[in-house]
Amino acid sequence: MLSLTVENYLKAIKQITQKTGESYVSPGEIAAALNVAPGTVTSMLKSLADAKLAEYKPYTGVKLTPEGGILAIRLIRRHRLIEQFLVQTLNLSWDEVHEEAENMEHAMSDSLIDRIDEFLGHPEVDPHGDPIPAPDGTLRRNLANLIPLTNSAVSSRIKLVRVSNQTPEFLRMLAGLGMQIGSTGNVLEQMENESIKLEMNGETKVLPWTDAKQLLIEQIEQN
Amino acid sequence: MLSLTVENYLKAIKQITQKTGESYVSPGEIAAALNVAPGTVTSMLKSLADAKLAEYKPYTGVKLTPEGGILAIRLIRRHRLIEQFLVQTLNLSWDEVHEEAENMEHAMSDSLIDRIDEFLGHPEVDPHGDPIPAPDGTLRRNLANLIPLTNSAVSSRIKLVRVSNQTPEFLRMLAGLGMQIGSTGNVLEQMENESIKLEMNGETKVLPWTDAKQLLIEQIEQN
DNA sequence: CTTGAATTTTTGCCGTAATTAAATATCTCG
DNA sequence: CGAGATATTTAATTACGGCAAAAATTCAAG
Repeated sequence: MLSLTVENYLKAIKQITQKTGESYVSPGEIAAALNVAPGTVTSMLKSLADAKLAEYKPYTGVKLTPEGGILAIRLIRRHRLIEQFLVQTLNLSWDEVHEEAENMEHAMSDSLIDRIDEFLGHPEVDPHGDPIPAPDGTLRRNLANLIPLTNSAVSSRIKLVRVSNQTPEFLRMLAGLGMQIGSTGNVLEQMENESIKLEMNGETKVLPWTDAKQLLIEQIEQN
Repeated sequence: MLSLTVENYLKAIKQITQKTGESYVSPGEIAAALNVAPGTVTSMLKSLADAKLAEYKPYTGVKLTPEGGILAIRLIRRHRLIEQFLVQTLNLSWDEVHEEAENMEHAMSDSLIDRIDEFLGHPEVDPHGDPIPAPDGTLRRNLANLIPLTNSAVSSRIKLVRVSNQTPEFLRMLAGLGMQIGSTGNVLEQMENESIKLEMNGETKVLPWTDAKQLLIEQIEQN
């Protein structure tokens, strides 16, 4: 059984890898992600290497072994399933679930997680549009061809599929604008003040580019 | 924030107090309940006392302070609400929920627990018939006048209200007999081989006294 | 009332995971 | 290329929660 701490390191390493695309993750990034001092990370990386969960090259960084990678994916799966479960059954909002899931993901058995997955009907994505891996780690849905809202052509019809910035404040702001995963609309105008104007749910909204960049969308065919 | 370990000590002390009725709990009982060495308990009791969560008298035992007692009750509340939630939403069986709840009870926020309570419609008891305390610690239902099945008169009509022995094996055995909380039946005969014969769901069942003693029932009026 | 058994406490130790501070390595830029 | 900035590693320390074994205390007989 892995300690909670080890689980958090594995997950952090995996998530940084996915975000940056680099194969090695630096100790500094991990320290920032987990909010611990750099020295702490170094010693943990040695432990992970000893446990064959990661490959550690001093002054280069760390890379998960296949085994470590699988464990990390399982945690991400747990996390996202729990988020989805909390939203669907208890009606938590998408800005509340991350924090709860962060704790719960370490406290539920594999079989309970599978039961939740089944109860939810094997959902493809979590409340933020992040894909939920299958038990074997494969993704159930390919979200690779999404583009940020900033890159979408004026007057194209779009659907909000995923939100990158998942801070509670940002998510609440979106909810305040009536935007949620699956919302559709039209891009009206790329404004000169670094904003984008769009129509959604019959309302006109203006978003600064910095925000719009966090919204991953799909162009949908005009019908 | 209390550590998981401290929470487990508080809960164990509370539960032993409730079971034995004694005001002081001995280190030995705690050590047995938590499966740790006696010396470990002594040092933790000192910590609890330092934190004003318990009163500790060497060679006598420990008693929770009002503050410690409230925290312990809250944990019991969490535990039972989670059990009930798992049974109601995910259809876990009553022999599976204890273990899951044991871990989850430390990993959910107060607000999430309250949400579950509300979602469940403020249930009075958990899947084993144990009462669920309200947020302020008061019981929503008085279960004091229950009697063990062994004490019930022959030919009285009874309802199963609570099960004391909550080991998975015992609970599965009961389920195998078709018995659950709320099942009603009739006591047919106190048999000479230290067993009790009863009718439940139209079937006749024979239970050894040792088992029957674990079933807390309510006499119900013949109608 | 004393002695042996059981229980509890004390002591000394271990492992994990964190910290800070100092030493060292690497990177970047003029 | 070398110097300063940045990042990483090392080392010493702390807190927590555990163990085993020795010492102390209490309890139960006889």
